[in-house]
Amino acid sequence: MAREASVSIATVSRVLSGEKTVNPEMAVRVREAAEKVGYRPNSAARGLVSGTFRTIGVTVPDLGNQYFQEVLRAAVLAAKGDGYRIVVMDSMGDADEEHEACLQQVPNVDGLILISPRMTVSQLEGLVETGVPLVMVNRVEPGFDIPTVTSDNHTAIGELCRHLFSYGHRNMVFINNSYPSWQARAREAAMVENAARLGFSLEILRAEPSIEGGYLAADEAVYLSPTAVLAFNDLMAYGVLTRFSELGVGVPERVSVTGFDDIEIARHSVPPLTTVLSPKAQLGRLAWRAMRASLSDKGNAEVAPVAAPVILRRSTGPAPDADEGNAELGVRAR
Amino acid sequence: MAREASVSIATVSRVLSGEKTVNPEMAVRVREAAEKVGYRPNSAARGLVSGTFRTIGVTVPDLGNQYFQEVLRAAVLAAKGDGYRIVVMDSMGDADEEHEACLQQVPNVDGLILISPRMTVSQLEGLVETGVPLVMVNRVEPGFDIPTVTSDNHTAIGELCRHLFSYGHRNMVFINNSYPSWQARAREAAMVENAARLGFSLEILRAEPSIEGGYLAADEAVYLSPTAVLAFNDLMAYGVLTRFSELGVGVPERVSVTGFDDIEIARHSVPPLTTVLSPKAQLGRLAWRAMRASLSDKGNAEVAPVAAPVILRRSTGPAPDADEGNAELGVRAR
DNA sequence: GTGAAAGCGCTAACAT
DNA sequence: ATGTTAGCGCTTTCAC
Repeated sequence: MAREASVSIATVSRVLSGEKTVNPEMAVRVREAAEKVGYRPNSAARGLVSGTFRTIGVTVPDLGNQYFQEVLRAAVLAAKGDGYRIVVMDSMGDADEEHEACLQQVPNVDGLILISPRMTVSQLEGLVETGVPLVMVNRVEPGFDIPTVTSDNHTAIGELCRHLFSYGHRNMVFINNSYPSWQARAREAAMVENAARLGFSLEILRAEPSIEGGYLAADEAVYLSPTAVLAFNDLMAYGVLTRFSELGVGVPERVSVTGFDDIEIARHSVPPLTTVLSPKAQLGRLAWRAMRASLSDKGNAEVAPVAAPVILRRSTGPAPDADEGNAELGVRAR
Repeated sequence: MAREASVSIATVSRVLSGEKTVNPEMAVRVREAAEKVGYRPNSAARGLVSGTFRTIGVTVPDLGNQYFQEVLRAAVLAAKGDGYRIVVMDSMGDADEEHEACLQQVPNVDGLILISPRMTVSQLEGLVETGVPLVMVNRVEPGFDIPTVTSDNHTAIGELCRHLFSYGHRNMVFINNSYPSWQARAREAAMVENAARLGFSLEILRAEPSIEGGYLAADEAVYLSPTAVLAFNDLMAYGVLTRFSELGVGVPERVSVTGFDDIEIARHSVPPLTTVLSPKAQLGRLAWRAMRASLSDKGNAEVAPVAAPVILRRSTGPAPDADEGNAELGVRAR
C-alpha cells in the first residue's frame, strides 16, 4: 500500500488520520489506492503507538435482560456519533469474570463503562489503579471519584408506594434481586422507608432477577397473602404474573403486581404491568457523555440521578375490600 | 516490570506465555513481580507481533432478542474453554453496519463468527478476501467455502404443519420476518411446500421480528380469518398473543398460534406457546467448534443441520368445528 | 508539504 | 535456560 500510491507511509498515515496538512491531490491518490488495495489501518498498531483506540469497553451483568440491552444500545449510538466503537462484555452476573474481563480490556480501550457492576470494592480499586477512565452506571460507590449515572430509585419507589397505598394496599411483598447489587440495596432501603412512613406491612423476598426467578418466588409470595407484590424488575414481575395466572390468583382483583424498568415485555404482559420507567436510553447517553468528558479530561462531574416516572397499567388496582381512595397518581398508559 | 524481577523482558514474555523452558523459581519470581506491579501484557502489542489475538469477533443482528443472546452465550463459554475471548457487535439489523464492523475488527481478531448475517453477497465476498477465518450461523450461502452451522428448519416446519393439519387446521397464516434473511426464505419455502403437499390454504404476511412487529401484524392476520397463525419467531408470536387477548380472540379455541426458537418467553406466555426448539446452545457450541477447526486449519467440514424439535404447549389445539383426528405428534411440555 | 527514522510493547528467532 | 535483537504496522517528531 505504501507504494501503491508512490508516497511514503507517513503520508498514508496522515491522509487516513484526516490531517489537513496534505496536498489535496495527493490525498485523493492515497485514498484511491487504499480503496483499490482494500487497505484498512491496523487499529492495534495504531493504538500501540498513539495510545488511543477510539474504542471503549462496556460490561453488563446480563445481556439477556432487555433492560441492559437498551442502555447499551443508546451508549453505542452516542459513542458512534463521536467516532467511538464499543465492545461489549457479558459478565453473566459473575463479579470475578467481570473484573477479569475489564482488566483484560484495559490495554485495548480508551475507557470502560461499567453497567450495574458487581465486582467487589477492592476489585474496583484495582481497576481504578490501572488509570483507565471509568464510568459507572447504576452503582454509587462512596469514596471513589468515578463519574456515575443512576436513576432516581428513591423518588420512584416513593411514588409507587403512594400509588398502592392510596389504593388501600396495606400488605405488600417486595421480591428483591437476590444479588446484593447497589440497585437492590437502594430499592430495598426505599421500600423499608416507605413502609415505615406510610404505615404498611412489608415482607421482603429474594430471587434471581429473571422471569424464572419471579415465577419461582411467586408461590412464596402468595403464601404471605399480600394485596400487592412489587418485583425488583419487569422480568421478575412477569414471572410472578405467569405463576399467578396458573394459580388462579387474579391480577389486580386479588393481588396487584408491579415491576421496574419498563422493558417491552411490561407493555405486553397480561395484564399490562404497572412499572417504573427507567430511562434506559438516557442512562446510556449520559454514560457516554460522562465518558467523553473523562477522556477530554473535564472534571468528573457527578451527575444527578435521572428521574424515573411510574407508569400505571392494569396490573395494579384497588386492594380487595378497600375504599378506593384517591388513587390516580401518575400516568395511565397502554 | 522488566527489572522488578531483575530478568530480561524476553523471560517475562516466556513466563507469561506459559512456556515450559523456564527455570521454575525464576518463573515464580516473575509472576510475583507481575502481581505486585499489576502488570498485564498488552494484547494489542502481542497480537501485532504474533499475529494471534486469542480473540474472535461475533456479530448479531439484534442483541435484544434473547435467541441471539443464548447462541452467543454458548459460543462465549465454549471459546473461553479454549482460552479465547469473544467480542460482540450488535449490527442492529443493518447490513452495512454489520459489514463495516466486521472489517474494522479484522486486524484485531483471529476470526469472525457471523450470526444470521444480513450483509450482501458482495460484502461477504469482501470479507472473505481479507482472509480472516469465518464461520456463519443461520445462513447458507452457496458458492462460499465458509463453515456453516444451521438448524433444520425444513424438518421442523414439516412437523409443525403436520401437527396443525392433524388438528384439522386448513387455513393458516404465516407471519414471516420482513427482513429477507436466509432463515426467512428457508422457513417460507418450507411453509409453501407443506401447504402444497398437505393441502391447506396459506397466506403470508411480513412484519418486524419483534414483539411489537407481531402485535401490529395480528390485526391483519385475524382479518384473514385463519384457524392457525404461525409466526417467524417467538417474539412475534408473543406479540400476536397479546393482541389477540386484547381483541378477545381465544387462543387456541378460535385460533392456534405457534412461534419459533423456544426462548424463555415462550414458556411463560398465556397460554404457553407451541414452538420449535431451536437448539441455541448447540448452535453456539458448534459455531465455536467450527471456528477452532478453521483456526487450526482443519478442512472446512460442512456441518449437518441441527435437529429442531417441535414443543407442544397450550397455544395450539383443534381447529374450531373440526374432528380431533390423530393430533398427538411431538412432546407435551410445560 | 513530505519523507526518514524512532519507537509503542511485545514475541520469535538467534546467541550465549 | 536466559539474554539480545529484530521487527509486527503504525504515528509522530524532526529534518528537509
